[in-house]
Amino acid sequence: MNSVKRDHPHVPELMGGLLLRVRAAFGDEDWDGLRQSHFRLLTSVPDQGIAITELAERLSMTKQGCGQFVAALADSGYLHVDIDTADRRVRVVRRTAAGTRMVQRVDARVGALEEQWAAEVGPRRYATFRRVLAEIAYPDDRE
Amino acid sequence: MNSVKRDHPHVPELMGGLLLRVRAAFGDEDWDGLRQSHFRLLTSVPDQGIAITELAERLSMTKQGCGQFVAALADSGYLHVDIDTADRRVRVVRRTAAGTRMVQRVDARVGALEEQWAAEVGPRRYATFRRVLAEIAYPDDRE
DNA sequence: TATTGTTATACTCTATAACTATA
DNA sequence: TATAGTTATAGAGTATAACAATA
Repeated sequence: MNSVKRDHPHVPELMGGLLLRVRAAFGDEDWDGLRQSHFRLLTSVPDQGIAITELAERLSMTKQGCGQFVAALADSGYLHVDIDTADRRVRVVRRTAAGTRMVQRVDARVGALEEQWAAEVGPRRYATFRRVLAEIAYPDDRE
Repeated sequence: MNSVKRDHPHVPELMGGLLLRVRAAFGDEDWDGLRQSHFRLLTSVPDQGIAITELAERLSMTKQGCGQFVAALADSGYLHVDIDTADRRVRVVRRTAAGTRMVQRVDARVGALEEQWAAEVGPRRYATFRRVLAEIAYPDDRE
């Protein structure tokens, strides 16, 4: 029989829908030309700085792609890049003060979104959602 | 102070991680050259067929992009396209038998993944996760 | 020799504009 | 005139290969 019966949409499909909702929330506002991809990288730079190769690994992207984003964010003044004095092959990426302010602004915006979601479904259920998501997304992170 | 303190990763970040896990699960196997984007479209074609413009709206994509994917999936033999006899501007997209088999195979693979996740975090917690995700992804769908 | 990072290149996905064919 | 769909084009994001600089 050439038909399909599914009782509910798949989780990947639902996540796609939620990511569209996030994008819509950000799309209304002015973010100085930065996009989600930039935020993802910018918010992953630790306070003490990080090498490009290690940053790429954390983000599951190639060092080539990572290097391109770092260069763009450095041009925009949100990151700066130094040569590591101990190993001059390594470039140490750090946030500028503007980069830190931007991260804080993104954190606040996403935090507000999540508070809204928590209000929609109830804080307890939202907390469970969030914890389960973290566990299945990164199953190796035992706490 | 040029530092950032966050108590936990953001939900969009976690969803990105989980989608990478899904991609990795599919990446190991042979799917006849089809990718997630093809599955998303193929699984959204209802049994009775659908016009390209309406399919595009459902998927929140442009009719141009939708038309390209439909053409590719028709070339591969998973969809076929008829001219609507009532309105000859309209193309009606339907799954072929091979298309239906592929949807069933994808459904089974995603279902197995979700069962694995449910086993990892417990079926009750997973059910809550899934229900909350559906509610915040599509808040207008009152049941 | 191995590793860090860059340059060059290509492919996927998405978006817009201009067009056609039907209504 | 309005709508369904296509063609053309460009940009964002990601991946691989080849390379340069340093260890």
